[in-house]
Amino acid sequence: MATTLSATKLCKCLGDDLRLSLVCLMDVQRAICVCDLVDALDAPQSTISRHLAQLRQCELVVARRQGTWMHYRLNPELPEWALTVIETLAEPARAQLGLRTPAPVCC
Amino acid sequence: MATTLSATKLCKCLGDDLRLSLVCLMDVQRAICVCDLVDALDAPQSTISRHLAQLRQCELVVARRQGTWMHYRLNPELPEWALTVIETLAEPARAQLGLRTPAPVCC
DNA sequence: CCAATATATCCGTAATTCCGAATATACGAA
DNA sequence: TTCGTATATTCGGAATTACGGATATATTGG
Repeated sequence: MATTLSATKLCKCLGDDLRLSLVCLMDVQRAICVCDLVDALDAPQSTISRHLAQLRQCELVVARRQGTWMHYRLNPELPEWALTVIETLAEPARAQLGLRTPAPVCC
Repeated sequence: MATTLSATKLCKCLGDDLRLSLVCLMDVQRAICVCDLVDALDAPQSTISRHLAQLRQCELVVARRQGTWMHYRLNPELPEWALTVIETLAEPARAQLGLRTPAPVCC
């Protein structure tokens, strides 16, 4: 079920306020745990988790368990072009979505 | 009804095979008319037209009537970041979507 | 005005996506 | 093992989006 990343799929992933926010937060912080994401974006935990699963499934992000916490970060093996797209979008997106870079709480 | 382009909206527009194809074709050819798009992508004309309307509505592309034909091209006033995203995606997308650059038929 | 061509819009239906409460699972500590 | 915290998954319903045939509109030429 691990589908390869295509341009269309990347855009579909980023074409949602919540998922784009998640990706932006990971682009700033090198890695961030779910609870920080939840309270940075205040959306129900199940919603955040569901979107994270989607990002994982497209291989846009990877997760690593750290005790009880899960740390998410951009997939370091992202193709060049995908990374460029993400970095290009990050700045305008942060402004448009009103993202305050949160001080990491746990970790 | 002219909503301003946001990062999310741009991605939503590009997050569909057909629309991404349309944008890619416009990125190569400076301008291209609907009939060329229709036969490059072989999808029903109404489908192409509907997607073009969507791209227009997001101000990603602009159209200019030339007699009976409509010529579409990327909106020349696209913000810097949006253009970068499109140009970054164009190459991988063309490969993934199997786009042959069509010789312009009409115009 | 009429016919032909190019394109746009309508509209009912099908498919996809999204939501969040509830529930399940994983782990560490006691 | 049991509890508490962190996170994931399930599931049914709501909302959004996509499709394409039929039809409308615009333009040119006769």
